[in-house]
Amino acid sequence: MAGRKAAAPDPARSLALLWGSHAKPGRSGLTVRAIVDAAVELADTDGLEALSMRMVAERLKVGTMSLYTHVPGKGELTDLMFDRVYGDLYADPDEPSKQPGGWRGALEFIAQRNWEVLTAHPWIHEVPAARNALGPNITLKYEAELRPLDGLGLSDVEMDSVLALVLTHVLGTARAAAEQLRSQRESGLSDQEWWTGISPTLASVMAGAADRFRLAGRVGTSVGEHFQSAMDPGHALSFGLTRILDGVGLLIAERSAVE
Amino acid sequence: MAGRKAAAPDPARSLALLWGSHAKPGRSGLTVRAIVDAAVELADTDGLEALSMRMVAERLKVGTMSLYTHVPGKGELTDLMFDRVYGDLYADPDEPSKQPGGWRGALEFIAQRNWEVLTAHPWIHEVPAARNALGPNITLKYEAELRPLDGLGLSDVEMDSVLALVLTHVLGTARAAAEQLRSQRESGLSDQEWWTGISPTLASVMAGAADRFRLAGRVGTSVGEHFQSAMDPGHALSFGLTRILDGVGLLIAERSAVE
DNA sequence: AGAGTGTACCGTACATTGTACGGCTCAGGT
DNA sequence: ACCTGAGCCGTACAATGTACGGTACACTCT
Repeated sequence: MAGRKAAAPDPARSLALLWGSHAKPGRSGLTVRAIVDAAVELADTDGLEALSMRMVAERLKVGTMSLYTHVPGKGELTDLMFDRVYGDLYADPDEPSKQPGGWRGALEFIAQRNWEVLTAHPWIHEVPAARNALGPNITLKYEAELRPLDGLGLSDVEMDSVLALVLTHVLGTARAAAEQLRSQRESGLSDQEWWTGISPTLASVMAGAADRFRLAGRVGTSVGEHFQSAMDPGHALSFGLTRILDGVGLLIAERSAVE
Repeated sequence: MAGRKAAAPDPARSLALLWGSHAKPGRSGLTVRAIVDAAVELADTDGLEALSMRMVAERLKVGTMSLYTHVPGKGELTDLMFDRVYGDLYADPDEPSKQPGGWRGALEFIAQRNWEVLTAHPWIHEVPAARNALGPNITLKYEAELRPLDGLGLSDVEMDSVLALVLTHVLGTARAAAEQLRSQRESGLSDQEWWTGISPTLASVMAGAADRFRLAGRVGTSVGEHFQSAMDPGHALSFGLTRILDGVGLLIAERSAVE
């Protein structure tokens, strides 16, 4: 990173901002809300690392340093952005638990919703230390996602673990998808073009020791032909989720058998 | 980010570097190998974003720009670093499949090994577009991790999907763990201190609408008391892995039943 | 109405980054 | 002995986050 020390975001300051009722328009109409909105728009198109305070200020027709009267720094700003887009997932905290299909349907719904935000705002993956952004919206999201898991015989810790497992899967897969997309954008090459571009180099080196790469060659080729790419994010998401939910099902069955 | 355009790493250039046999000491003893080693050491202690070309050069007692005779840029350097630490996991490609416990034991071993690298080199999470770093070491790693999955009745695509599922879980959990650690280092507060620090603020705001945060409060508290923290990476890893392998077990049983 | 005061706003400056560019200095071949 | 090419590097530049100190406005109190 560049610039001055970039002073690690102050958790307490972020918290205050998150929970506070900041609604004081100021004399040129500048608001925390407006700043965060502008920043989110910028990040959606260009990514988090391309987001600069100068850009945000310019978009708002405001001097760069004016932002600092409303937001302590870039770190806290990204915390706010995170809370903004990520804490707005559900209309009400019972939306997931009202889905059909019981806990399984609910978790599938949750995975789907999370997937949607993550693909709409890929910069979320670059937000450091999501711990600081524990605002009201995020907490409400947590509440909503826990509800379908209540009353199944799971302990509190197990409920949290199950949820974390599903969310980690979605997050990790979305991240891989985002990186794939970014590679394509940056290089200007589609996934397929890239593959055919490096394929000869790869093949020539592998040829010397085909037995050492027996499975890697076979499976890699199969996957490439099947998805026209090195990976298919959608397939990875659903395949993984199915296995995970199957495993969770066994746990739940075990717990209710005991009782 | 700062500096000049930072010219997106050239995949072909990275590949050549990765597969090539670069071993020409030059007149001041500077080598690609030495550069990568120095960079890895730096990144291990300070993270990827604190790693600068000037730092690497200084550590090697060399002018900054001399690095550019061996490495095209920072992007390709991180690709090389990635290949270096991540492609060195197994002594030989049969190590995972020789583990006791069949495919399940092998996958547990694989997860463990990956976990170890990721916690030793947390900067791996910050390496962008791991696609470019498809070197010989990485390919060998892929081979080694596929072998225990061969001959179980799974299709090639399924083998890849299962492996990806396990690795995504490990990667995601390790990433969460790394962020937790980084937060602690940066703020100087331990996880527990942080929690007790913001707890009153949280409680006071939640108090106004306790029913809206019914489960979030209860479960969050349980988790906090059980782990003395907002999460326990080790527990998340093993809990998740157990569910995932249970789910994979069902798939494998299904496949062998058909045959 | 007039004066005073706090705060929103912002212009400038600085440290730090990646790397383009052009020059210097050697090792090795002829 | 000289030329050539490559390794090495000093300087310059554009971009970053933000510290600092100044300006100008909205509001309160008399």
